[in-house]
Amino acid sequence: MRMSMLFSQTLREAPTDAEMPSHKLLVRAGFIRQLAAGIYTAMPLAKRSITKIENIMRDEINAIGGQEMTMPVVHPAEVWQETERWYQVGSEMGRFKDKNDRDMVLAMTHEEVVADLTRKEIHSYRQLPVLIYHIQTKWRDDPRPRAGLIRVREFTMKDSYSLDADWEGLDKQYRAHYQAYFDIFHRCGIPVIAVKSDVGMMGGKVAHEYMYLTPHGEDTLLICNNCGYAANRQVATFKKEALPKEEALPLEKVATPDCKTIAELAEFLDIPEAKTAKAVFMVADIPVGESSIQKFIFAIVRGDMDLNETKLVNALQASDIRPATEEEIVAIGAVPGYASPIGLPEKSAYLPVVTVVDDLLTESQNLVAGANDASYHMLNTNLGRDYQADIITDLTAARAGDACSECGGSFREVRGVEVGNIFKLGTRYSDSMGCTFQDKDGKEKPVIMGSYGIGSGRLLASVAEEYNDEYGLIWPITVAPYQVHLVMLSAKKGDGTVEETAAQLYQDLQAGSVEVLFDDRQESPGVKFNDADLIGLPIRLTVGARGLEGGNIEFKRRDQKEKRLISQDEIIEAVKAEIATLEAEIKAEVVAVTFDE
RNA sequence: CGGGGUGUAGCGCAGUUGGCAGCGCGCUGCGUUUGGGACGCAGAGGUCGGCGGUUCAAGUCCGCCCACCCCGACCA
Repeated sequence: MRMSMLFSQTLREAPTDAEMPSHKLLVRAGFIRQLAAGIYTAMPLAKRSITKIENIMRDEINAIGGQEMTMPVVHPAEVWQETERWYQVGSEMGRFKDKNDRDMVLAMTHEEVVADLTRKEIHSYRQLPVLIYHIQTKWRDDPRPRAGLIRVREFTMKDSYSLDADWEGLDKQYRAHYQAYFDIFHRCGIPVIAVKSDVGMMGGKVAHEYMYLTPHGEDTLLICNNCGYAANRQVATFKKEALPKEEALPLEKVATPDCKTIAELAEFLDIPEAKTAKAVFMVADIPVGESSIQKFIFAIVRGDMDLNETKLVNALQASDIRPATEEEIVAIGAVPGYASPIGLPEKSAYLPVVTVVDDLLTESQNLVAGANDASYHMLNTNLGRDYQADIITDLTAARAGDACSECGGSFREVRGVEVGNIFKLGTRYSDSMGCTFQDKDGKEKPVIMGSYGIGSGRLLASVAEEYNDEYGLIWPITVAPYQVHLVMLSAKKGDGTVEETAAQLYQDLQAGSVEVLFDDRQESPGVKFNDADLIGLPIRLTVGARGLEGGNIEFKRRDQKEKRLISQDEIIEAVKAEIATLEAEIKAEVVAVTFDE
């Protein structure tokens, strides 16, 4: 490609609204342009890189038996109603009506379509197992798109779906993806770790997320310094340390003026925060058939700990949850700042109340809790004696320093970007949409499903985030839009040798199957070198009068400082050899990993 | 959805007590330059985010709305 013809230009300054390095650089280097919040155009350079990423994904998924297809972006609401996700998913789902006033859905993912195909196409165990995939546009109306291509509303995703006759088959396909995903990320040059994750709206049983670790990431992970256990904070479990067991003491009401927070309360009473109970009030939507009912949730954790809302949502099987307003707290008969499960009215006229208590409180005696009376707390409250729980479960958010639930080691917190995920869906969709097959034994059984996704734009942004310096991007050879940046430094008063040599080299490289971006523009050397650094192709060749005097072309790797002169006769072979070296460096990263259930 | 911020030329920004809409980069033409974002001359480019109000007069003051960004909530 001649740069004089390339549709995109570099920018000297990034738009102010870009913050992350990958976002700034992808915009400045002319890879992407924003159309609206979370909606981007991939310009030609980005499109070439994305195509390379997608071809790596095709390669790896084909290798584990995947068959590529394309499923629609627009779905009729009916299939989403069958699985009830039409009701469970909120404003994140793009809905519209067609001209006949039928409800339609913009695809957020394709389980429904796969399940519809499965029930129509799969009848016998002889047709299983199956692995199908596609690379398709999705729409998720994220409440807060951000960070350039990291978190967008419209995006392209490679997602595969496995269909099996039994759970062993699912395990096999799941493990195949587990390895294939590592291989995909490693071939793109980015380091990732796999962590246990929440299944979220996908439903199902087991899930892993692939996290690219970066301080700019939006997910918080907990990693054990000892055994390497890693989990998203949403699901991370840890060993809670109970205080020494005590005899239950009698309940006692004490005045605690101006103690609306746990910290104030602990200081006022001169007790550790661990000797208090923290009440958090939420309002949850609990799905019931095609509609849902609201419930007031009284969540209680030990005072020195934080509530993990994901765990709460899962315990309640809620579709949505939000903090309760002061008015709602008052309406159920509690007192904000001094609220408590003790002394609540038996039945609230406002909303049904569900009390959910962290399991640690079964081993915690004589905690201080609110008295449901302004400026008063209760001493020596005890679960079971003074109040009852509707649900007792793990509700607490793990934090840095907490003890690993596997080995007791200490957690550290890191930030990461989720670049892929794999889910064991099981029969979540088969059951609701009637995907059955006849097994060997003649019985009708549900198809066992799995789903596996990687966003290609997010992956591109993650690669850009991992590889850059103060001058610009530094693409790995496997993802670079072109392999070579050929810079022509011409002078008007020259005899045309530089132009001729550069144009010939451009032809020869292409004839040798090298991908070249040829900077043939009439620009000063500084502009060209800066643009080459900014765009960040792996190899730069410079053709200038200075080098040509000795019959040489200047050769430089973007990730190295040194330049060297190579004779014109040898330059093509030298470039090919360097490309092979760069590819070998990447290939060395692709290694077998152990499956960590 | 809560909190904070920003909207003035393609990009980055200035615009004072309300009184001619500006600067740098980029862009167009001509000329000079050519190994790390060159220089001269001449140009083009604006519903000052939108609507309404106050005023002789609004980029500037007031109200409402919209868009975009950041933190949180939420989320693949």
